[in-house]
Amino acid sequence: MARAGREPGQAASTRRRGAALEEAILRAAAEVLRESGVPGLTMDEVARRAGTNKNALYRRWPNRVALGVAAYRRLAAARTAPPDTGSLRGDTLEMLRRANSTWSSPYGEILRGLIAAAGGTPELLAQLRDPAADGAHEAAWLTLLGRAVARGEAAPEALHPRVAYVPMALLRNEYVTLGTPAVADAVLTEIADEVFLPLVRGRGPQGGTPAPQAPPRA
Amino acid sequence: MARAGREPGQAASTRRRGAALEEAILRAAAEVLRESGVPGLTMDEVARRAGTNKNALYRRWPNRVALGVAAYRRLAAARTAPPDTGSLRGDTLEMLRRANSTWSSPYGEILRGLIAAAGGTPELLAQLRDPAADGAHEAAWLTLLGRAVARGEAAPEALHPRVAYVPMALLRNEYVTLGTPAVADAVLTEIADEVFLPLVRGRGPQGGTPAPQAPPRA
DNA sequence: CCTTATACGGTACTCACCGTACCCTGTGTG
DNA sequence: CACACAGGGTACGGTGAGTACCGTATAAGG
Repeated sequence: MARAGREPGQAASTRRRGAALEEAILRAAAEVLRESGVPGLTMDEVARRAGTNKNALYRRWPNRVALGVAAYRRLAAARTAPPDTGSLRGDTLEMLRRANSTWSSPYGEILRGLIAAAGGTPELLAQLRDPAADGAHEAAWLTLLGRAVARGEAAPEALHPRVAYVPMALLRNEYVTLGTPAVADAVLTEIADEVFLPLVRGRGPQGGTPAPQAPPRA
Repeated sequence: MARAGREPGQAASTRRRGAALEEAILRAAAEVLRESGVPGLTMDEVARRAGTNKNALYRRWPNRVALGVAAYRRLAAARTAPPDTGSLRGDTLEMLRRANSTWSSPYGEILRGLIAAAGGTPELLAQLRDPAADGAHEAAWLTLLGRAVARGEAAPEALHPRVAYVPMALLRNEYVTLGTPAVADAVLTEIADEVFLPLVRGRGPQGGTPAPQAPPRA
């Protein structure tokens, strides 16, 4: 089965080139990723499914991982409209739950596999980052935080990318250090209630500390 | 060169067994890790250096990654006495800088390589976690925080593992999402000044929010 | 319409490494 | 002293990355 690389409708004698062929390869690679995950993504298999050969692949991507990343980008649709539950806590938990289910889904496994396979190569990681990669954009967190500030639930100084992304960083950290199974919902609420909400709420200077900006290098 | 697996002092006819052989294997594996990193850690090479063969290896570890993890544990000494600079900010930055230099060092690269190779296997990740793995124990952060509470620099409610580990999680997140190069010092101070210190300082309830414990599931 | 550079397709091959299978031999134990 | 067992030597099967040719369809250019 699946010996044919082209659809039956296409004339078998048509030789694909350029963008058309690239499309077919990426489609095949994405299919393999979905079916067999990152370890199953072999150049031979992708070439076979695309009805071409490894030459065409290596002419476009330098190695297996690069192809995998390119293929993943078409798998990850930009599915993140920030939630609006009316409270910061609700929004936070909703975002965390979305991300958690994405990361523990097959797509999340693929993403984690690719991150691992990238082995810290900055270019590959960058390509993996933008396309809705973690199931939640940084931008979404900022708008969500912005609404909270408007409602008076959060201090204006908290409207900072580094602050906004704290919950996602903590969640990702769970996956990195603990491994595959989905993170328990209790952890999500703990991240929200013990870290994010307190952080975002009170930032009034009540402890004696040096100037928060322009640190004098301890 | 390096054809001989045993030291010249040893009688060549002595056949090592049990713990002695295991020692030799782990020593060889750690050596390979140091010289060639995780990708260079091949079973053949380790067996060659240890002056034995792959049988002895597979009799003890199920696969290459397991051996790598075991070898790493002897590389990572327990080098973390929590700093005591007198201020929470100083301690925090010191811890972050230590961790940053560990993670960007060759040892950090090995650790990151092993985490990647573990592919999310919980057991392997667990073995990687305890031995000073990230260059900073959770315990160290807790004692450091405890001192800050005693000095009045931090609110008592902040003495919580999830809170204490926030800086490390954020730092690790940088490595995971950005890749190899060392994290800039400015990022460390930002983590301290924009996130950790504000979080730990003011936790007074000043925004209107539902009960922080026992969430009613949004 | 013919020529030509280019990219496809097909195939075979090298290389490295994982993991396994034998088989012989040294060693500690009963 | 016999024997079970682990160590040592070696070879092998299998898989997948990446490379090398070589003939050929196709698009571009004269």
